[in-house]
Amino acid sequence: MSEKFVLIDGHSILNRAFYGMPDLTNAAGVHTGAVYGFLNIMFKILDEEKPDYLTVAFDVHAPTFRHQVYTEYKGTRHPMPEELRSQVPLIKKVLKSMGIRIAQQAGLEADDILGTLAKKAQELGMEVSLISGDRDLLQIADEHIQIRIPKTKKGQTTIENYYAGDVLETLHVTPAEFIEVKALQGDTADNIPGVPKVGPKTAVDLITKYHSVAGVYEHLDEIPRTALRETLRANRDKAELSLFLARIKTDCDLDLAPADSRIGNFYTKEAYALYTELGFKNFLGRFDAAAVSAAAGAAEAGFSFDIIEDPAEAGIVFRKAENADGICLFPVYDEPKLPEDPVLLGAAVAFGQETHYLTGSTAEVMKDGFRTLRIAAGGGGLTVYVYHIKELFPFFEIGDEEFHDGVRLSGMFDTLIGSYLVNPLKSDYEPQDIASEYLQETIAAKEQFLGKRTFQERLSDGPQAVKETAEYACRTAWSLLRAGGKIREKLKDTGMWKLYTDMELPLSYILYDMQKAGIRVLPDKLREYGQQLEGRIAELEKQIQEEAGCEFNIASPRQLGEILFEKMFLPGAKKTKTGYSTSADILEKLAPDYPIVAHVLEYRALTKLKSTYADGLAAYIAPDSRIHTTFHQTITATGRISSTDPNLQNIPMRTEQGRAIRKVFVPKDGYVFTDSDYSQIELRILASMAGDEGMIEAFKDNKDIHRQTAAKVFHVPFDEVTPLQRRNAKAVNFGIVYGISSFGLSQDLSISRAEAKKYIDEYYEMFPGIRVFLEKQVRDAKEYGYSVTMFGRRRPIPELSSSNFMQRQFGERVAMNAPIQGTGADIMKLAMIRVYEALRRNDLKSRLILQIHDELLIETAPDEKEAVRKILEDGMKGAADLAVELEVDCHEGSDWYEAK
DNA sequence: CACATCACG
DNA sequence: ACGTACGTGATGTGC
Repeated sequence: MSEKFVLIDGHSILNRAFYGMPDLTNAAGVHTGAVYGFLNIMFKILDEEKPDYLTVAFDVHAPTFRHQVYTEYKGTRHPMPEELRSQVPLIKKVLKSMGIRIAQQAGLEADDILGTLAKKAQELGMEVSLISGDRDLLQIADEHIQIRIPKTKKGQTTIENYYAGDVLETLHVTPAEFIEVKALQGDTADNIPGVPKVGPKTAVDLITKYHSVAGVYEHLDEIPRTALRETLRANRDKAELSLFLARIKTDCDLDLAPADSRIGNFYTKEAYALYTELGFKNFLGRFDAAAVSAAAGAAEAGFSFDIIEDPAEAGIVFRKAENADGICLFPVYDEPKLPEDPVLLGAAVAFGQETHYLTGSTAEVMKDGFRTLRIAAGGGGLTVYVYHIKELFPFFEIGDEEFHDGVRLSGMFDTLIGSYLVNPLKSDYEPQDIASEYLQETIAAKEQFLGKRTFQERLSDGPQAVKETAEYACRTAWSLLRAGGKIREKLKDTGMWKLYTDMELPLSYILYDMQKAGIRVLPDKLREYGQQLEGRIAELEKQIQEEAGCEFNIASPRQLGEILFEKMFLPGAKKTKTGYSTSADILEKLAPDYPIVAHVLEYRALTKLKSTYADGLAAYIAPDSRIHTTFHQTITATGRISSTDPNLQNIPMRTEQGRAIRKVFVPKDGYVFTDSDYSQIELRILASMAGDEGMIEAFKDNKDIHRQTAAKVFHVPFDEVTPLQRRNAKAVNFGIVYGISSFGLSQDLSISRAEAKKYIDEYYEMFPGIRVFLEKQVRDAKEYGYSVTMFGRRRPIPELSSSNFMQRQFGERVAMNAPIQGTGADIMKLAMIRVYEALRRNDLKSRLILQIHDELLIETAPDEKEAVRKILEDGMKGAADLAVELEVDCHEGSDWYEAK
């Protein structure tokens, strides 16, 4: 089989990538979007073609105009934007780090280099693929030279491929004739004059007939159109010059031969370090462990570690560590079946300049040591740095009695929670991300080190594997120790230290406890619920197919859209990127008039319940008949917690049929549920933070707040508010909390924008303090770059300084919403701590088991109902002292349905 | 793996 | 002229 050569037109692909990608920057603010897009395209090609040779060609000088132009920008004279210019050296650096041959030569254009290399490679019997964004290269196409033009549309890259035959088919001329066409029509972007008045159509017609510029002039007299004939005659010199300019050279004297471009190992340690620095996490998976640890080795020369297998020696390490200022413990463990029993396979211990790896054989000493250190840290003077403390509690073996006696985990510093508080917008806070951000160092990612295996499997490979694991863990511990110190300082500098010590850290243990407790589910009842849905779904399916007159997949929005809007010609078709929108708000408008649409809506509702809840939840029932969700403390931008595997914060509530599923969530035998939720907490926070007298007054009456709002906004007595008025006022209240826009409100209420604006204006008229407050939130966020909650939690809002109007607009809404939603989250977290500690302090058997943003669910022992109710009410109401009292609704029940 | 959709607060 | 409500997570489709 012949060898394969891939040639890339560097500037042209970089251009494509730049305009096809969002303007990405790395942590240091370096623009990286074009480089990222380039690599994306390159890897796609490489994965597909698996070539033996690869070269990327560039022009030597700042690119000539022809290379700056993206098709859509043709004819415009924009200079190359600085954000793109700066990425030219960057992509070259990246390519070099991967050992990829760069071809550039004084006096030659990239096109000519590409043309020459392509021909030479072909002469050597290779198959050539030439990657360019520029159609000019099509003239090179032939049976063994394929021109590939990537297009980035909607973030997806598709590639158009042209062999000689494809050029003929698409453009109706051969590759050689393509040059002739171009010579006649010219190309202003490339400074090819062409023949005046000859456009693409005429040029193609002429060349199809006469095959070349020379042929055209030979048969000039045969041309019927006088004007055309004359302009050709008058511009023969231009045509011939254009022919010269349009032809890509294939016979240049090159510094490099195809053989110089043989591909080696792309995934070097230099490349790994560079990718990490640029923040290209998606590509890191391509690197093997060798490159990673080599890169890590390069990052820190002064690092050393040893391996301790003897328990007695391990004990010595812990005694020594106790006297340090800071120590990092980094246990090695695999994901456990149940949250409470991970196996401790080993641990790295770092302090001062020392790093030790203690093997699993010292497990007992390790657990003792952890405990000793934790208690020493609680006494002050010592900080114990860890990563993801919620997963580590089993190793610290914190006794229940210790916790309610006031162990607040003082002196423990979780670098995960800390880095989240510093910047809650990041998608990842892995140790390698933390090392990169706070130390500018590269360390191996866990997946890099492990691949798809577990630590247990890896360690069983033998002494070498133990050594590698030790190095991985020790490097991580050592980075986290130093980064941890910086994060800690940062929290103090930004006024978030108390938020960490008094809110997030104690909460982490509560979340652990809630996960461990889980919630009981009745499997038979859940199955029954699913079966009942199944029956109705089958009926609906049959009925819908009948009404449509054909069989199709109702769950496919694409097929459904075509049936409804193309086959049945229903009105109100709205296009999305991929087809017709079939979302509920569109279908709801049609449902009254078209039975099929009503049936589709019901089908959707039921299949959702079936797949996500009936079947979905069943898969999570553990052997103890309970579902143990995972709570996440470092996900949301606003400070809320989230829940996954499964998500127990979105169990149906709004429809009766959905709500019924809550009947399968039950307390353990003999117990009951106590459910307590804040009433209108976000509006109360808004009223309080804004200090708006009118709204504070409205809450003091403790009457239906939406109705009160309606009375004020529509100037009617409280008792005469119509249901519609209340609904509208409610929507405005929500809108205000979300960072209102007249458009959003008009959508929600299906009214005109003008009308929506009237509501908003009237609202601000009645509650002037709200407007002043929201405006100040936006102003301050613009000035500082972040918004702040009542408890000092920050949310950066980079969108506020965007040059994009839409982005900025979004930033303003966020600036209005984040302090409110975030303060709500803060208050609930404090409430959880108060409630949890009260339960423990009173030695109650009742347990907190779920939090749903403004709601807490407790599994209550039968003789503790009164106490629990009081603890919930006091704990939640007293969590914050606002200008408006916090109200909670508290209910008991024998299942979640009943308790809510 | 992106998208559309929909469940919750 | 643009095209939007805030914050999440899970599922099925279709490339």
